[in-house]
Order: sequence, then C-alpha cells, then structure tokens
Amino acid sequence: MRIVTWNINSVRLRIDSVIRFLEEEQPDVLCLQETKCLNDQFPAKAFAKAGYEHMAVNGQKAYHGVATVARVPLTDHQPIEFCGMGDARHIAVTLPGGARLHNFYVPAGGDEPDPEKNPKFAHKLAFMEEMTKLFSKKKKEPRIIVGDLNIAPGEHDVWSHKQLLKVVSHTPVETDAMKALIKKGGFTDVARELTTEDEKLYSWWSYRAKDWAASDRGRRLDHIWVSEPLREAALAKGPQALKIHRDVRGWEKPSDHAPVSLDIDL
Amino acid sequence: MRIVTWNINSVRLRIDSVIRFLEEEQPDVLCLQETKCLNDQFPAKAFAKAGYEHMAVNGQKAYHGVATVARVPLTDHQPIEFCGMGDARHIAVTLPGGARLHNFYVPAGGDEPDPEKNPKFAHKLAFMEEMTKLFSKKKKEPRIIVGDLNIAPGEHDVWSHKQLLKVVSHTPVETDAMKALIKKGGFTDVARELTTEDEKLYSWWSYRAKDWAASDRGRRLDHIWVSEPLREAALAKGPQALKIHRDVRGWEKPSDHAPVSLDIDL
DNA sequence: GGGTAACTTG
DNA sequence: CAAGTTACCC
Repeated sequence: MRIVTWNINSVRLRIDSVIRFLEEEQPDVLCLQETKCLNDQFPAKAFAKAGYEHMAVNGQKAYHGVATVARVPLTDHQPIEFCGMGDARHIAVTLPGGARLHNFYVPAGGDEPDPEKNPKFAHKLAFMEEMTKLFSKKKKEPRIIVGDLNIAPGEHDVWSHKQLLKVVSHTPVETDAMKALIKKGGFTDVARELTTEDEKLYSWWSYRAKDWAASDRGRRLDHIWVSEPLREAALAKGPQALKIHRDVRGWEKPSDHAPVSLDIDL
Repeated sequence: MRIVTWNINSVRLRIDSVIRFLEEEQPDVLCLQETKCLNDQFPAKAFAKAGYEHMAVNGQKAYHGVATVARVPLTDHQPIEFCGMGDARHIAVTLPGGARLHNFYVPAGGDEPDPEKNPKFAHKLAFMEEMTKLFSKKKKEPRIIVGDLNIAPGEHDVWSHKQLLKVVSHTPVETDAMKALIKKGGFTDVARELTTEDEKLYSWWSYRAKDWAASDRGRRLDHIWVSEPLREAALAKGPQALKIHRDVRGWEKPSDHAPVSLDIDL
C-alpha cells in the first residue's frame, strides 16, 4: 500500500498536476491539504476518471480544506473539528485491513511566535494539545497520521536551525509540543526514523525564494507517522519506502509543498 | 500608410496578440485604448522589438489608458485631459506628412441613460461636448480621429436599432451628440462612407454572449474619422481600404473589440 | 510569491 | 464574461 500526503495549495488550480502525479506514482491513497474549495467544488470526477473512486472530503470556502482519495475502499469517514473554529483541517478514514488514517492541516500560526500577542499562534498550540489528548487514548489502534503539520521538529528538518529558532514552525514551544505528541501517541516519525539523524530533510520551500532549488532553504512540514502496532510494517521496507518527491516542487505552477509517500504493507 | 485602432482591454495581458496582429497586418500606426496600465508598465520593449519604436503613451492605474505606437516617427505628443477628471482617455500625435492623429477612449457612460441620475452618463455627454468644442476650431487642420468612442451612431451600427434605443451607446442623445460632432468638425466617418448605408457594421461583441459570432449581436463603437482636408485621400482607395478585423475577435483570450484599420496616402 | 474572494468597471 | 484592485492568508 502506497500512501501520499501533499499540501496542494488549491486542488482546483492544480488538478492536472495531481492527476499526473497519480499516474506516475500510482499511490493507493492520496491525502491532500489546502484544497481551498467547498465539497461540491471538489474535482471528484477527475479523480474518479483516474481510478480514484473513493473520497473523503472536508472542505470550506477559500481556506484550508482536506481530502483523502483512494483507489481502495475507505470506510468510516469522520471529520473532527478541532478547537471549535468551524474550519476544515482534518478527516479520518479506515483503510482496508483496519488501519485508521488521519489527514491533518495544522494551523500555520501566523508570524509572531507569542500566544499572548498572536491568536493564530495560540490556535496552533491549542490544536496540537487537542491532537495530543486525542491520540493519548486507544493507543493500541493501528493509526497513520499524515498531513501538513506546519512544524519542522528537528534541527535537520530546517535549512538553518539557528536562524529559524524564532520563526514560527521551528520555535521550541512548537517542536516540544510535536515531540510530546509523538511520544504520548507512541508514534514513529517514519521519515526521520528511516534516515540518519543528521540528514537534511525538507518537504516545503517558500515561493518567495528566487531559486528555491539552488538556495534550498526548506523545512520538513509534511509528515507521516504510524502508531506502535504499525511501526514494524512502516520500517520493514527500508529507507526507499519513504520518498519526498522533490522534483514535483519543480513542476509548472507548483504547490510550495512536495508530496511525501510511504510504502507499507497493511 | 496603414492606421489601426483597437480597444485591447489590457495591453499587458494581450501583448502577444498585439504583436501577432502587427506582424500579420503590418500597420504603420497602432492606436490602443484601455491599456489599463501605468506608463512605466507599458510593454514598450515588446513593441520596439517588433519594429514599433515610436510611442506616445498616456496611461493610468487599472482603468482606461491610451497609447499610439508606430514604426514611423511621431511628433508633438500631447495628451488632453477632458472634463478635468484626471483620467487617461486621449493622446494626440503628428504623423509624417503633418496630419494630426487623435486617439480617444470616450467614457462608457454606465447603465442608466439619464445624466440626472447617472453621473457616468453625464460625464460621457460632457466629454462629447468638449470634443465638439475642440474640433469646431482650426478645421483646416488635417485630422484623423480614432478610438473607442463608445457610441454606435447609426441604425445599422447595432444589431437591433429598436432594442438598443434605450441602451447606453445607442440612445438618441448620444447618437445625436456624435452626429453633431461629426458635422461641426467637418469629419468623414470613413467606415460608413465606404459602405452602403444599410450594411451592418460592428467592431464590438459582448463577452457575455454564449456564441458571439453566431448570435452576432454587435455594435460599431470603434471609429476612424478624417477631417475635410483628408476626405479625398481616405476615400480614394475604395471599400477595401477600411477593414474591421472580425477574425481577431475570435482569437484565444480576445479583447471584446476587433481592430479597425484604414489605408490612406498621407 | 502565490492562492481565493469581494468589489468595481466595462 | 473578463479585466483590474484590495484584503486576507500562507
């Protein structure tokens, strides 16, 4: 089973790129974030035509929005509304075999990394707390957590640890919250586990850089985690099972995020 | 000498179409309206590269804006500000041989054809009055008036005289004002003069029509007039000297106006 | 830098 | 329907 997470930054604008990616990589399940459309605007026909007939969509107007599409059946679609904000940042489904797949778009958090001054940052921290509370329960459930979590937890998940310590996405309060969530949920951060501790890993490069590839000032914001019951399966195939599709960031009119994929026997 | 007038509806967006038209039709002078850009945003390099090195530009931000570009020298560039509105709706130049070429974008006039209720319509009528005043003087000057004048004066300058009598662009107060201007300025409306009185002539088709070509609900809003000293030269070459480039309206991502061209020996 | 939306103009 | 702006968000 191949599972992909990709912040697409408007699924309607980039549907052709998405279909191309599906054709080239043949994932079984694709988890999208920042779809930026209402559910009835979601390009369901294009996915169905490409063979991805199973969809769990949680969208809203203009902002955020997640969707999980698959060529295998998805059951028990369940969007959870975190922080009671009325926004569309999560959808869970059950995969064939019983694993529960959670697709997240965690709040970006604004510019100022101070929850007192910046309600967006407070929202981000509250969101992480709710996630932690949720995943501290039923830990024997086979879980896969994917999505744009908007935090690069490790020193080598950013191009410059020093220069980003006060930049939202890599501040200690965020990275600590993420590490606590991983620990309390009993999760394995698959990408980091399958690589050496000091290998630079990025899944996002700003649009603002002149030459994103040359300057390579990236951050690893997009994650695939598994709970304890799936740990062995996730690591069994070795490093080549986890791929960050950096080339896709260089396609025409790209999203600022690259897709991340995992091959796992479920 | 071939002279063209064309409401381009954003010169930056359609610069490729403009260059294609210049290459295909080889006009000597091109008068554009609704350039919709500031002078320093005008794509001067693209024109120069195509051989049109002489430019008289009068633009503003977002709205209106006119430009006259040529592969022959243009002297005495002079924008006139009509109605003291601070908008960019006119530029005059002198052509080799001495004819004065005035390029106009007359106000559209809004929806309601009542100057009491609709200040835009009042502005349009005031603009026509100022034009009339200006061109009632120095009538021995060889003049060419071109542009989007936003009025279809004759019964056969619209697809339905009856249905457009209360529609701005063809109301009696406007068509009368235009006829008075033609008369007082001693102008020849070249397109109408070179065709039979009852031939339908259009230069604009709304974007809103499903199939603009099939329904053919057009209006002749774009004009080329000459003053008395140029009348004979303008008519000398016969009907084929005046052309409405209807095919251009069918190009990819078109303006809603077609170019209108005149061949005249100056 | 690049999405979406609401607004204004034609 | 299709330009342009501004505002918001990432």
